[in-house]
Amino acid sequence: MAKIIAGKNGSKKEVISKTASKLFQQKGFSATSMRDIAETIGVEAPSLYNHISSKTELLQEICFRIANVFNAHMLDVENSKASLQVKLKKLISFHIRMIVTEYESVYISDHEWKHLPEPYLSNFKNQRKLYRARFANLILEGIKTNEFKKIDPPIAVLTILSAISGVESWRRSKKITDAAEVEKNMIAILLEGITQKQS
Amino acid sequence: MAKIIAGKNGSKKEVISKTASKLFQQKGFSATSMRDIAETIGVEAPSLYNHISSKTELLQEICFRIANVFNAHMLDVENSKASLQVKLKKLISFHIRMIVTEYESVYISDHEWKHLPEPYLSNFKNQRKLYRARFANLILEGIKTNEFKKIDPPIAVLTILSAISGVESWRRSKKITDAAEVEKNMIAILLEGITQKQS
DNA sequence: CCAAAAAACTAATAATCGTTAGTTTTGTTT
DNA sequence: AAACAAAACTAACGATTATTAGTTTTTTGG
Repeated sequence: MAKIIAGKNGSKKEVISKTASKLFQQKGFSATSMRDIAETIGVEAPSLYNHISSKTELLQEICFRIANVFNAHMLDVENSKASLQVKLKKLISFHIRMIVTEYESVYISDHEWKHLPEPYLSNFKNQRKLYRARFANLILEGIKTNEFKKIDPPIAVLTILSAISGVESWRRSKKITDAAEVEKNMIAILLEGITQKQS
Repeated sequence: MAKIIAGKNGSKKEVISKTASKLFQQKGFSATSMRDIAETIGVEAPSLYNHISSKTELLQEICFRIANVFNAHMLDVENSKASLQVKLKKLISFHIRMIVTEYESVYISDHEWKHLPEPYLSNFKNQRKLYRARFANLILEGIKTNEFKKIDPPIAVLTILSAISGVESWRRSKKITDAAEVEKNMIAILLEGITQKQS
């Protein structure tokens, strides 16, 4: 009856993927059925299989697309000639902007990856590990050049990435004015801390 | 055949709850079946219903138990006579220690609460909101007394709580030495920031 | 306008889900 | 040992799951 209408910018498969992203984020991957996705689009569940091959394929494409974007950006930052502090700011800023522009996908890549089937699961976990190692290495360099304090780099990475991922939960309850405000405050807290410097 | 063996410190129901917590954390609530829980204990699924009334009851008890613990601690901190900075440290420290000692339950309370049925879902979300408001108020007071910088309190709360919840993901891949080390570093980063103060 | 391809449909699969009913086994108390 | 309660079991329920097969409708291209 109803047909999947491809938006101006997006094939039919991308319509399915976008819808799946929304539902995976709202209800979780396991709690989202193919019928849920189909109903949201306005189509019967088996019709989806004319465009995709499986439910997990949807999850895979979301997770690895986001991973690739972050890996590519990390390479950019690494190759740039900025100071370590600027590099760190760039990374934090990019993460926040990604959450703002691609909320659902980033959320899924952060929280639903554990439902990936092997061998994709191991691959994904490995990429994640590697990304954090590169992040930690950047902080380590900053400590060496005395730009950063002598903190444990892995813990710093953990703290920064987790803090950023919290913006996801804000994004829904949008009490706070705009993304730039969040970015400014968060960078200030992470880089300069909360307590007042005694003058 | 096999019987649910109640550990020294825990009724049979608590054995089920502990097992469920482990599986809910590992696989997610929706992806965990009653048969999974039963098999882990070494019993048939219907036997569980001699001790519990439903699967969601398990989730409810986990989520609200953790919520109560945090609410009680918040009250303690509010009533204490310490400085705002010490109060903030107390809160951060307590969160990290809770994650260390009650990893699975805290994780579930943080990530699986969305599967709570109404009216428990609304109740839980409300408690969460209230807790954060109390946390934000604490920071606001600190800004007034000039102990803290002029940052947006809700964003600060978001940043702190998210950063802390990242310890959950560390807890599994325990590369880092011990909890005290994580706590020390994380408090240092959040309170004093990453960048070196220019002397 | 007709043919071919794309994409929808209905019907059905086997598997698994949480849970109930009814029965048997186990443990405790008198 | 007899009686009673607790807790296990088997069998089955109706619902839902992802997915396949086969068919019909719709869209596209010449």
